[in-house]
Amino acid sequence: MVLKQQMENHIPTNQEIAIKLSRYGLKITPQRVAVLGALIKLCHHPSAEDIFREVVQVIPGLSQATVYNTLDVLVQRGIASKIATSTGVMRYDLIEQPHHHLFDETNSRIEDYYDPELDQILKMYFSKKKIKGFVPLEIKLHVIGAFRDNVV
Amino acid sequence: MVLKQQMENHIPTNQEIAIKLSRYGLKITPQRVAVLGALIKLCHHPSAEDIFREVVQVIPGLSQATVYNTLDVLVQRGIASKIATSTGVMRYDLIEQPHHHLFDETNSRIEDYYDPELDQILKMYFSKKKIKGFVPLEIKLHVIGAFRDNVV
DNA sequence: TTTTAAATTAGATTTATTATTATTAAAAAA
DNA sequence: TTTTTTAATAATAATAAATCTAATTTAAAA
Ligand SMILES: [Mn+2]
Ligand SMILES: [Mn+2]
Ligand SMILES: [Zn+2]
Ligand SMILES: [Zn+2]
Repeated sequence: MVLKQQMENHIPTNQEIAIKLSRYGLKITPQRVAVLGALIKLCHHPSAEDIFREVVQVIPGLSQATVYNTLDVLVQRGIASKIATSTGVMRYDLIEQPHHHLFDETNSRIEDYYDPELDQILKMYFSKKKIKGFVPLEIKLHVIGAFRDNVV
Repeated sequence: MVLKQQMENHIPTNQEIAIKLSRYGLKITPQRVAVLGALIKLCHHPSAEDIFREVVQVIPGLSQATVYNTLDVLVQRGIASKIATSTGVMRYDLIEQPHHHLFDETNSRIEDYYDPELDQILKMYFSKKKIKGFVPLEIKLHVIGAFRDNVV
């Protein structure tokens, strides 16, 4: 059995990233490949600035605007999503499978939470309970709390 | 039977608002009374600017900083909460009973959603399912979708 | 009434993000 | 391959929400 950790942490090559961009009808540029690569690498919901700092090391002339433009494009195409935070700084998230988020506001940490059982429960609930005058498209749990390392 | 609508829409007097402020150990000022009053009146999750526009009509010399300061104080004391939105503008919410939110991103509309049955389901789920290394404090559903007036 | 700690104000400042536009480069067409 | 077209990027300016600063005012305790 392969550990989940190892499976998720497969680092795609630039080639593979480029293919992903074309699959979504996007022009391949070194900037886009690097930004998407950084979004994959910095897997814990980086800000635009986090991504800029990472990518500018490889592409020294990089403009901040390009990072914002590219992230916008990725969000538009459904490759990434944007998370609004209580500090007013946006964070970005690769969309692989839908998942919920755990927020620790003391250290701005955001982690994924996924449990098919929970989704089943929510699906059941919302299929039964109709909301008057509202068509739900996406149901996300925001769990605010505290990460406690050393505590199971 | 009194309609839920009518019960909720009772507009408190400045006197009542002032009492609420003192109960939370806050100094009573005309600015604070008016800001909290506006937060109650503009019941659909106003922004700081929405509140400023409302209150400056009554207190012409009002400073924007006072609105931000007051809202911060209300959030700190647990009277109000702050909602981060996808546009980067914060919205404010009077805390009466805990509830979830319906977001329509096409028109920035945010509405409350409350169903004790749902909370019971979530409570059950999280009491059974422990999240490793994370202590949850607040569980909120963010339902993104579209309000459809004229559609039930 | 006097005192004092806290609140308010005006304005400057910060900072994430967006807009503008000239330049450059990707990839389609010839 | 070369040309052409279209879109992306870079540099920089602009925007706007929110925060900070410091002088002034005020609420309420003494
Ligand atoms: Mn949220
Ligand atoms: Mn901003
Ligand atoms: Zn995520
Ligand atoms: Zn609400």
